[in-house]
Amino acid sequence: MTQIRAIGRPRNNADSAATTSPRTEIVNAATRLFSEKGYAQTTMSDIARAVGLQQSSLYYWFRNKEQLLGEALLVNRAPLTFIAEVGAGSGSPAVKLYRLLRFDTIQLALSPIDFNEIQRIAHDQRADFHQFWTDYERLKDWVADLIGAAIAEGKFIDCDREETAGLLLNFDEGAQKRTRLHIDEGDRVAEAVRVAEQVAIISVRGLLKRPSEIGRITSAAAQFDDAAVATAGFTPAPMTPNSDQ
Amino acid sequence: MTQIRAIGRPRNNADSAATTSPRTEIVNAATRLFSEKGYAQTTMSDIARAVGLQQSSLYYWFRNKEQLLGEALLVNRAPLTFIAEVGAGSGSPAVKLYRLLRFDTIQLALSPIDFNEIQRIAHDQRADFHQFWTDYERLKDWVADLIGAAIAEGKFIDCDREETAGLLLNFDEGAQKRTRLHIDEGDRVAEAVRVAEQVAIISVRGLLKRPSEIGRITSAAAQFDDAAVATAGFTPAPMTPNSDQ
DNA sequence: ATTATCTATAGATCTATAGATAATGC
DNA sequence: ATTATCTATAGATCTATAGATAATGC
Repeated sequence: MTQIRAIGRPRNNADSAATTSPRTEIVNAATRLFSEKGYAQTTMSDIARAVGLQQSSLYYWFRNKEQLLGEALLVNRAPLTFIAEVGAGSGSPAVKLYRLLRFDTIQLALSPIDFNEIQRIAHDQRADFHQFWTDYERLKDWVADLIGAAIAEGKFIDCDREETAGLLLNFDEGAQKRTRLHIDEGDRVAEAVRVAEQVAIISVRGLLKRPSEIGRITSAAAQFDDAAVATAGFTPAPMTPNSDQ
Repeated sequence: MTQIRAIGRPRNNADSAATTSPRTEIVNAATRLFSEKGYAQTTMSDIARAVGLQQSSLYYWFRNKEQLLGEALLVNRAPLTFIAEVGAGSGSPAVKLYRLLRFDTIQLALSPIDFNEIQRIAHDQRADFHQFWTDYERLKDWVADLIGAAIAEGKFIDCDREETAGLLLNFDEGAQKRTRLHIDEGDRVAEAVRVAEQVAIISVRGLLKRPSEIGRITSAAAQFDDAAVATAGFTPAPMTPNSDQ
């Protein structure tokens, strides 16, 4: 918590002793509002009001609303590192798949922006969200590979790896609403973990030849993941102002 | 296909020999556009253009944009009758659950409007969408009861009925995107059925104590459902103009 | 002088209303 | 006379830009 020096004209509304840079402050507020009201329904004025600035002052830091969205999305980008870690680690494919699904659901549930809306925007503006789709494909490939490995081992029933991988991710995406819509801020995390585990259990169990193995799988996974949730947090956005305008 | 008499001032753009009433024409166009672009992103001008009217002419038929959305949603309301039919019919709880999930996923996938967006709007405007949430709760109760019955029979593993019911519906809602986003109009129906069956299989299998029973369940369900998809169609909207303005 | 804000506003939409107009029906 | 459209526009936003202003830094 470095004390930020108050260079520049002060804000009219100077109630909060700002703890981060204005840029970060704005991204955080925008992220929260996009999440609550949706991107299209959130105006620059809403965001400005939330941080005690005038609407036009946002344009000192961001070229436009889309750039702000772009940076809000960056905050959610971390799971791929976890995926790589899980993939490289030890454990059977079924255990890895369980861990992946569980983590993905938690991450979606705790993400400040509803994934369904991100996906819609990313779909409409494919060009601007190239990275988003690349990441999504890589995630799906990981899941498909794990399913394939488990089938090869004779642990999973036979099914279309790609199709099933897509479906399991859709399950995660469907389930994330659960935590988002119904739960008050308080125990969001605990609830997300609970839901995520049930999603992962039903999913993996639905593919296992011998579902009785699910107990061994979950307890093997538990050895890895106890500390993982805590690290799923925040990637700070770059601090440069919108200088090139 | 009754020939519609052309009372009133003719449209500037009179290319199409309108086959339904203007009101229905507008609802259909609005439904399609809401589905493609989302509610907030669809303007009254977009809808008007799609039916060859001027933007302001829509207000002869509809008081405002929200009323238009309301009627677009009515089109999608039919599954509850199917649910009642399944519930009252014969078959084990597991078979009924399988049928319900399969049908729900198909219906969501073929529905012209993305359920996730309907749900968001309904959530934001709880007062206007009371009926929506009532229906949703009833659907969830049916699913929970079926799960409870299957547990009582000793067929399903023990789990929280309500929570699991919610989750299974979330799976359906997640999976519907699959057909919506990726598939070109052509074989939407066949694809929706295929996806829906996989969703239902994984879901039910994930709950069965003895998953080997899934084959018997799917073939029992197949006896019922072959004709059901065809009936899932269109409920015509009321034909009265917006006379009380 | 530089920085970070402010006020004011142009320009672009978008919804909804007012009132005119071109058909048919009687 | 009634119906279903049209044209025109008021009023409400919302994004983004221009230029003024109030701090600190040197």
